[in-house]
Amino acid sequence: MNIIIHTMKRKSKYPIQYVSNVTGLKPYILRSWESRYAAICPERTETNRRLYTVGDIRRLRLINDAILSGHSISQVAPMSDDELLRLSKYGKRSNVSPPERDIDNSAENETKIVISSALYKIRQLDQVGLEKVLDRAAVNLPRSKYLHHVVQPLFGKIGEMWAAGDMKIIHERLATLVIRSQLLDMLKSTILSDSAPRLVVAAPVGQWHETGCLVAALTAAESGWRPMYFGPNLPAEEIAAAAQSTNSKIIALSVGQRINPSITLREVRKLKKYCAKQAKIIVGGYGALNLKARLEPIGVKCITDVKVFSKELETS
Amino acid sequence: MNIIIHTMKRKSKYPIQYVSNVTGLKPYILRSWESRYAAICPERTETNRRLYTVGDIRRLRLINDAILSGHSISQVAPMSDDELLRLSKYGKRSNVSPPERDIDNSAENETKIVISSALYKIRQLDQVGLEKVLDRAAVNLPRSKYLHHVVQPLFGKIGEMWAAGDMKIIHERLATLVIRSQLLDMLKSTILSDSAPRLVVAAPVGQWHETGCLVAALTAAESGWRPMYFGPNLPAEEIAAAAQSTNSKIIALSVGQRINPSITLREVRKLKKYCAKQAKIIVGGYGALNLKARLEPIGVKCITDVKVFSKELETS
DNA sequence: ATATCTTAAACATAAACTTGACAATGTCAA
DNA sequence: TTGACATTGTCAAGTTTATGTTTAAGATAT
Repeated sequence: MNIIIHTMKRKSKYPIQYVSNVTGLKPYILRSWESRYAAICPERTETNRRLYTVGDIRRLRLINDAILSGHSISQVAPMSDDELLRLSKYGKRSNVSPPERDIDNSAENETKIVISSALYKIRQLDQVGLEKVLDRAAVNLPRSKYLHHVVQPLFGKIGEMWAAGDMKIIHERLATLVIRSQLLDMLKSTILSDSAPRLVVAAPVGQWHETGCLVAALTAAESGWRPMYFGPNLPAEEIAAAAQSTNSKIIALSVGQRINPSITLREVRKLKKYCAKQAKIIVGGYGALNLKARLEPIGVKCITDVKVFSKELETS
Repeated sequence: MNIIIHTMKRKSKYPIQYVSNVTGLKPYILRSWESRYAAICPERTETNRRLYTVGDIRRLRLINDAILSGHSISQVAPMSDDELLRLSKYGKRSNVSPPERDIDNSAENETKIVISSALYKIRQLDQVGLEKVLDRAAVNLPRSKYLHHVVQPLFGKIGEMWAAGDMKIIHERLATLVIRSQLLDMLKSTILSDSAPRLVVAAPVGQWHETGCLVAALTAAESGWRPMYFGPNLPAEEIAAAAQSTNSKIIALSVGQRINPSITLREVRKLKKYCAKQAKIIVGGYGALNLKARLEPIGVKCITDVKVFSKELETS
């Protein structure tokens, strides 16, 4: 019985607001692009509401990438998906200022509310409630905003409260569980062209915190790379082997604030030795700051700002 | 005391208030969704009161999940349970699932095929491929069969191969990542009534492997308990605190084969001291065998067989 | 007796839709 | 250089739709 019913049709359609949130394109832009350039032709309900498919969303992402890399909408709109894909693959664009289509709405407030209600749920050990809060936030906010203005600050707060004795390990654990699962799902569902260049994402021995790794992997995915995610606490030999057998050109290591610098240094040096030429090593996270002076001389990039990380990936 | 109504068919039907409580959807929402979108059609009593089945509740949860992830009620309301399930990918497959009989014959063979192709994908470090293989198995096999005839043996094999030097840590890591994410999703989407008795699932300090914990949690969920999952490597104080603040009557500890018996013993004894009367402690997994002689005298159950674990839960 | 259910209708608000216009910028021709 | 025109993001007005919430009046349950 080899009948695979794997060809189930994705029938899900999304309203304009959702599409706006996940693509970062404002609703009127979506409408303009449709009416002026026929860049996308979403279906309609009987009552004339737009309904976008995941395919539409994927195409919008491609179009946005093309625009971000200097092409004009009128030029790009009539292109097929394949052509767009080729554009984003090769046209990795040089350096003319990235227009930064930013969604800097009044979300400043929104993130604070999310964080505080998440903290409340955590304190209650209410896993389901926490999931709801965070899922909603992840849907309503642009991805990068969610990662860097909700997830990261949230763990910052948890760390502070833990240090102050206001929280126990189980609270941190609960939060980690929920967010890890959410971010992994995000990563899984991120669409990536098969030809995207690969990078290994991991954390060295002694570094147990997984959230940083996941944020790095998602950031890389946003920049058009295909992350090979292996998680925290991996010996240098293993990371090197992973990079080699997945043919990755970059190794991104995540290091947090609470680390043993000497062990971490040793591991990174070993890693550098193992894959001298094949792969470039980038160390990121709070802990990267302390290591910078020791690692940059041996040719290991240390990055503390996410935007720098993105830029680094986009120009590699 | 008639919150739950039993008919002679022994099938439970629930009034609107109860359903509202367990789903978090207000009664007028339930009525609106019924009258406007025909999203659910509960039975009625002779006097016209709504009576929801567990199936209705399960569907409401699925609908709610779909809405939370960006779909509109009008879009998801007409979908079949299966389609909704697709949207959330996993679901407890007990109710209307295909009969298991013809699976049983070929299952012996099926699981072997799954395991060997999973091992192949793992060796290739093909994460996506592995996910496909395992997702398919998880959907096609009854849950308990999947857990105990695929997941457990798979990790057994990986352990053997690792010991023989045929695999590296990254391979084990990749498998853990994929399966952990899958099992967590299963756990998240398992329907549990709020009134189900709770148990804490964790592993003590020194015990890092998470798969065993997750299998225990899913097994408990199948037996009608509501697992409070906290993962591996937790100090006794934390586990006790978790049990207390979640008001759990049972603590299930998962211990694998590679442990430090003295540390584990110390931790379990501590735990026993912390929650002498409030909660019953059950130690399970491969490691339980070695500890049995030392732990049973102080009133800690040690269980190596999953079926015994299920039975224990069902009679508690 | 009181709390909770039922239906049906109404209410309210946030989003969505279309159309048309404006403004900033860039391009081209005289 | 200047004026006409094209491109493209943005907004406003006026209307419609979607959906959560309330109300009114009766029926049922405890």
